[in-house]
Amino acid sequence: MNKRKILVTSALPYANGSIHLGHLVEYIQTDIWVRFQKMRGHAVYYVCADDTHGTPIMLRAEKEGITPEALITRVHAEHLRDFTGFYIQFDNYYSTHSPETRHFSEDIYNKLKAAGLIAVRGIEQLYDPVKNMFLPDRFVKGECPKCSAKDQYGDSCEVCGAAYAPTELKNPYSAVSGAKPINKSSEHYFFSLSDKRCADFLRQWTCEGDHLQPEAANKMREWLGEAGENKLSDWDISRDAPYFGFEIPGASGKYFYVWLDAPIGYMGSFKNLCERENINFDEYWQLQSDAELYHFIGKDILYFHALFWPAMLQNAGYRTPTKIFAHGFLTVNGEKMSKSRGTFITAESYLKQGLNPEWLRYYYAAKLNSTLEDIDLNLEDFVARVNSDLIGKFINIASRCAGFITKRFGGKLVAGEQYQALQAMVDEHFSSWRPDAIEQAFEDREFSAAIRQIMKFADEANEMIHTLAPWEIAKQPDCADDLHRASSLGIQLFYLLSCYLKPILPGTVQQIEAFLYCEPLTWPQLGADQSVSSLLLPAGHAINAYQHLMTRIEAKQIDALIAANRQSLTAPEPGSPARHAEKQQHTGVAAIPIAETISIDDFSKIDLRVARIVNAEHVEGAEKLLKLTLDIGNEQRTVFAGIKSAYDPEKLIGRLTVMVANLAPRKMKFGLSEGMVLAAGGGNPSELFILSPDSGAHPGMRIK
RNA sequence: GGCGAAUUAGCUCAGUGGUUAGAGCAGCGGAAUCAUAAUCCGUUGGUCCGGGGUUCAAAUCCCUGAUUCGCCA
Repeated sequence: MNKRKILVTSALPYANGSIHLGHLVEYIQTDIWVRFQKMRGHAVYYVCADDTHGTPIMLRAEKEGITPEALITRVHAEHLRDFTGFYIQFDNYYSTHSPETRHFSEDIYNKLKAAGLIAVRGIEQLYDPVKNMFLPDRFVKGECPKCSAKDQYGDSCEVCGAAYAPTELKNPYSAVSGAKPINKSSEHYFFSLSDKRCADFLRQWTCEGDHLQPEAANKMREWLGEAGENKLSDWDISRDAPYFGFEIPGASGKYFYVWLDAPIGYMGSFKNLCERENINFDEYWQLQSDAELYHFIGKDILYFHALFWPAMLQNAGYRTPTKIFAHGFLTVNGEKMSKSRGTFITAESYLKQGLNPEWLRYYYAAKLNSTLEDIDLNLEDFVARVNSDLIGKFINIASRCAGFITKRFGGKLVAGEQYQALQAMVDEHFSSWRPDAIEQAFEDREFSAAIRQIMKFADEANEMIHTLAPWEIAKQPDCADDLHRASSLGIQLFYLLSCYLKPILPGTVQQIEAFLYCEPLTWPQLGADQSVSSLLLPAGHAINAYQHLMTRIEAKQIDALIAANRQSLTAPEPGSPARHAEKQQHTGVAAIPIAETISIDDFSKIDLRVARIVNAEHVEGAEKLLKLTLDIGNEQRTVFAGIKSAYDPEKLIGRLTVMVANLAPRKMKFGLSEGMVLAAGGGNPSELFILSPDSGAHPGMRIK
């Protein structure tokens, strides 16, 4: 077989926050693919690292009273522990805060500069005069310039959806110190993406060679524009001190933006592995490399990996990726992960609650394909599917056949003529069990298709065992050969299924290897002229006694998991939901300060009433609004409420809530709104909670 | 506002113009008792998101609307 040289990466998790089930989609997807390729005998290296630089890390460390280095060292250990717990087997899990990553960052920068692709120009940004630092967009808050909503971030308004520059905010304040920011200009370094060399190269690269999935290539076409259109703008790759990162050579006080060195961390991590294991780095990264390079990423960071990254590599004289594999997001029970619902589940809590990581690996595999579609973790379905497929169908095959082999035949499978008869049966009834289709599905990252096929085989095995009914044969005194052959067949089929499932269930299959007393399973190789029976364990092979291989999930374990993660809402842990610097900057900011003190008289001006929602409906053309009809005792009010993102109107009807009854009516595009309902919310539009009075309250009661 | 993707059985999903739309799970009825980890047989269940069109033929192609999710302005 042609031995391939393959280097695989998963995106680097940000060193500010825990690994959660959303992250794991990617690492499990990558790990399955890598294990599959390794089983086939290819030379595969799987590297990753923590993404450690940037303002959020600096501020988080400061808040904890430790150095950034101490923070990233601790988080690195936590991340690696969580990954290991889920059988994610990296060849190297490193850090971007490393001499290797520094070396390649400087090297690539210098080469881009020599090529005339680095530009320097002054830009004006908001500056925190108390902290003496420039503020990233998400660290500035203020009132929305369009709708005047308070406490909005510096890039967009979560109330009206408007996008703007942080300098446009009204009454801006620093989320770090609370101070009023000032405008200050400074020199920034740019990678000249708009240069014709980059645009032309990317226009070609993104369309050819299947570098990208079709949906991703379309998206890139949109971002790139047509030839001559030049929609790309230069990329700002510098940040001013104070910043935790690498200082730019020859530019004192200027640091590489974290997103510049993050992908370079792939090279840094691999270089570190090469030094340790004496691998030739250049064979993988030089321009004419015949090795394959794959990046598994989430669809949110396609921009960085499909535009900036290949353009940087190309113009710095390195090879570009073979393919970028982007996947969708994880939802839980059909909704975004939510801390208040307890579906923001950390990897650590999953393991601590004693859930089997391979349940999740299996379920993700059963859902994953090669597209950018989101996948849903439906918790009820998770329980049903894992129990039914893994225990009921797969594990059960071994469990129901092994007893006969051990008790009646000294642990030995059939040999001699009986083995030949068994082979004949396999070729007659199981000729479809060739690896080809499953192999292709794994190669194409169509894991759900692979699992459908494997489980179809498992069904066939159970049907055959049922037909042969070894427990019936066992009752007849003179049929030992038949019994031996039937139960050996079950074990042999189980062995084949185990080979096919090994990339997904590495831990269980390791136990199975001990049970079957065989060498570590490799991927079945079958020539066109060979039959399935040539894949079986040899005649007379001895196995060990069967022991418990996997337990069922109980629904109450899931309940406990949800409860454990719901509690963490009140914990001080700021826990960042997304990985990567770009997203990280959107979180972990200071709490919204308490507003100015008011008197009881000020408060009593507000007439709050208990209201019954007698009707709720969608408003045609409105993105955020629901039209509510509220009963407040002796009258009904129409109120347009911006809660569509969090509530299904049908589920609101009949509920009691609280409204401001003396708010001046406001004419809206869709009609007159006669008051407002009260709701709690952070930034996330799906995390919005209308108030409810305690039971016994009646519509119209005043709240004071 | 513009662009794109999605919507198929109670649940999770297959199904790229060709019988009467499928699978697994769940449900229901039976069988079986090797399996502490349960299977096997049978069966109920569909407005393929709504509406319109093209075609001998549409879940599939086109138009339009709804909802959801993205990206862009």
